[in-house]
Order: sequence, then C-alpha cells, then structure tokens
Amino acid sequence: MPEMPEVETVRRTLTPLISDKQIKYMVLWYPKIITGDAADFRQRVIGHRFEKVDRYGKFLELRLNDGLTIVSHLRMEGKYRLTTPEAPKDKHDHLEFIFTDGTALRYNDVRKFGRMQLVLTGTERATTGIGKLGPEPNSTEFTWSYFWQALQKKHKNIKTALLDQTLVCGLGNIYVDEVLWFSQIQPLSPANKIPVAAAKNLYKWINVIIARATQMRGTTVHTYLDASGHVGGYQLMLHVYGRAGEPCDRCSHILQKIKVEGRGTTFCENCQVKY
DNA sequence: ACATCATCCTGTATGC
DNA sequence: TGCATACAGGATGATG
Repeated sequence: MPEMPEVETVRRTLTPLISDKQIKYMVLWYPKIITGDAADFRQRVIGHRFEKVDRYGKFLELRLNDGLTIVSHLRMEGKYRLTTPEAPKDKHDHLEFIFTDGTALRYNDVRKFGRMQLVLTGTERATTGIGKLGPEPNSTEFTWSYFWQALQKKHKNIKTALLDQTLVCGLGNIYVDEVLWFSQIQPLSPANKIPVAAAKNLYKWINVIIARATQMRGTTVHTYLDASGHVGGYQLMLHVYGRAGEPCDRCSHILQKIKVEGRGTTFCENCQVKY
C-alpha cells in the first residue's frame, strides 16, 4: 500500500515518463476512478501537456499546462505505467492517457480504491482532501513544538492518532507500526499520556523512518511497484509489520498482532511501553 | 466540533 | 475439492 515514501518514489519515477507529453485522447474504462464529472474531466484534459508532478502527503499532483492539476490518490494498489495504446488491456487497467508521441500512460488499480480529480492549479487545498492534511514529516511546518501540542489534544490511542492524516500526514499502517516499534511505545497508549521524552523520541523516529524508507524507494509487501515497474527496498528493513509470531529484533519476545480500530497492528508487548 | 463506523473493491487465505 | 467467509486497508461521508 503506497504511503508517503512510496508515493514520493512514484512521483520521481513518473515525472520523466510524462513530462512535456501532450494528451491526444483519454480512454476511461472505469469512470468511478474520477471524482466529479468524468466526461467533463476527459474533455478538459485533452490537448493539455504534463509539465511536472508534485506531491503532498500521499496525494500526487499531476500538473498540466494552462493551470490544470490532476490530484491523484493511489489508495491501496493504484499504479501508473507507461505503455502504448496498442498494448492489451489488463483486467485492472481503468484509465489511459494517449499521448501525441504514440505512448500512453495507464492507471491500474486492482481494488479500484484510487481516485483522480481535476482542479485548477492552486485550489487543491480548497477542493480536495489535501486541504485536511497536517504537515509532512521532515517539513519546516512539522516542528517539535507543533507535534507536542497536537499530541496533547489527542485523547485517542497513538496508533490511531498517527494514522489520522490531520496530525501529521504521509504515514500509513506499515510506517506507524515501524515508528512505534523504534520509539518503544505501545500502540494503545493514549496520545496525550505519552511523556515528553518518549514523545520527543517518537517525533525523531517519524522523521527518520520516513526519510530512510524514501531513500530505499519505499516498501513492497504485496504488490507495490513504482512508475518504472520496480519494487521498493525497505521491506528488508521492517521490524514489526507482517512479522507477528516472530521474535522481536530487540528483545526476542514474540511479536503480537491485535486490531486497533479495524487496523491490523503488530508490536512487541515486552519492550514497547504502555503509557 | 468531535469521534466512531460503514463503505468502497477484489485477491488471497482460511475454515468447514 | 469446493464453497463460503474473513481479511487486507485510506479516505470519506454518514451517523452518533
């Protein structure tokens, strides 16, 4: 499932594949991928050129000329790949931009959870889910004092709080479990009960793990591939996610798996402290 | 204003 | 073996 390191890797690999390419036509096999009027989306993007790709949190912003932006969220399994219009359609190909140079960009999504929305560049925060996002890890807005004060307002457990994209954005189920393991904080600890020293540690690991995973081009646990078709590398460095029943890398206690508000959560009950 | 919950999907894994 | 059910999960809109 793409989280911020994976989406950033997609951004980097997608950019050279589509930059300066002009959309000649668009094929939409599964219209529900589009938020809003799908026919209007298609009519408005034809003739435009991709300029670059930006990202905020887990949202991609595909910039077209003349002030248009396609905001794209991959959710669980969305993928882009460059192909040709003649290539046979995969069962899960849902949309295709056909370029004037004879290539085509396809969007493939097994679970059909991903969404695309066409907006005027600069209005993303007012018109899409980007508007609700908190600061990104490693950004100038994500300061220690912001994080500490935000934690004091959260009465729910820290696992749920970190998945809530309004506190800090970009972390999903994998990285939240990893960050909590490094921080030695038990996932059910109430966010506002975490002592200042432990919270400071947590703040550090959020930044470090997201940076490390980005450097490793993300994590491939099920089906994630970047836009050039490559797997990530961070799955080799996972300590808890997907490792329930195995011994903890720090204390050898067998890792536990529980459900926290519907999300599978793996942790070490021995060395992660419940506050 | 806040928190919680169902919903969207389909492939894979498990149970009987 | 085959069928049914559970599970995976991010964001969103509905409900409390």
